[in-house]
Amino acid sequence: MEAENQYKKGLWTEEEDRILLEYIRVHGRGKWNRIPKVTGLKRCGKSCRLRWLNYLSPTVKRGGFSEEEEDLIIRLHNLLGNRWSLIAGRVPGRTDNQVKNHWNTHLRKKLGIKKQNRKLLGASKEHSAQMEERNKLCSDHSQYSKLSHRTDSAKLMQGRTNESALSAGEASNGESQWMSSHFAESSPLISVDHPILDSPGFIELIDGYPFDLGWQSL
DNA sequence: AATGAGGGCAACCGCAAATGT
DNA sequence: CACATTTGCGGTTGCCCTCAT
Repeated sequence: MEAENQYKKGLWTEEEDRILLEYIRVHGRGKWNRIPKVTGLKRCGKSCRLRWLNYLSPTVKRGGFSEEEEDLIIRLHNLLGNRWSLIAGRVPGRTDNQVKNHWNTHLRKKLGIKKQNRKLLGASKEHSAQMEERNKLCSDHSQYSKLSHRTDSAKLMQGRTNESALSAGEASNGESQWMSSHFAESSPLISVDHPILDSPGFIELIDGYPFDLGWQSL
């Protein structure tokens, strides 16, 4: 195992960005741990991945959040809780880190929400009721019984291995497809015409949920 | 002008799941 | 199947900037 301290930490320089971009241009993304070996970049693979996903990727939208984006995040957070990756997947051009930061620094303040520790959140009546309802809906899915304390229903919905397909708005197989079809059956689909959400798959899933998202009021 | 507080955001950390060997 | 490695997630930290004093 190589010593951790061989890697640099802190903010990235333009030169480091250039090296990383060049590597990705030639080799594509993935195999992040190869990057320091191949390029000589003094950054661990994990750091390279993060830099690409949160900053260098051309799909990342810079600048402030629009009101529509904020509204969407608030509604998705109301439904999904702190599933930042899942929320970000439905806000085009925004990363989970951006969404998380924006929530913590702006939206929470805007909504007058105080920081709540996880024990309190877990104990809240509202949260318990939501989780109970979600668990009930998911209980007949074989994968669901395998979930650990960390791999809750939201993460299952995400279908980790199909994540990129989902965020690209494509149909995916496995768990998330099962969830989509299941909820589509259990609840009539509502046609949604939203300026930001342009892929219907997950909206249908959301509409299948027994939660009031209030899309119509948008 | 100096400096301390607070906000915003990029990046790190620890953990767990997925994948590879 | 067991173990190692890689990938991905959410929480947290710490740096930098702005603004008030």
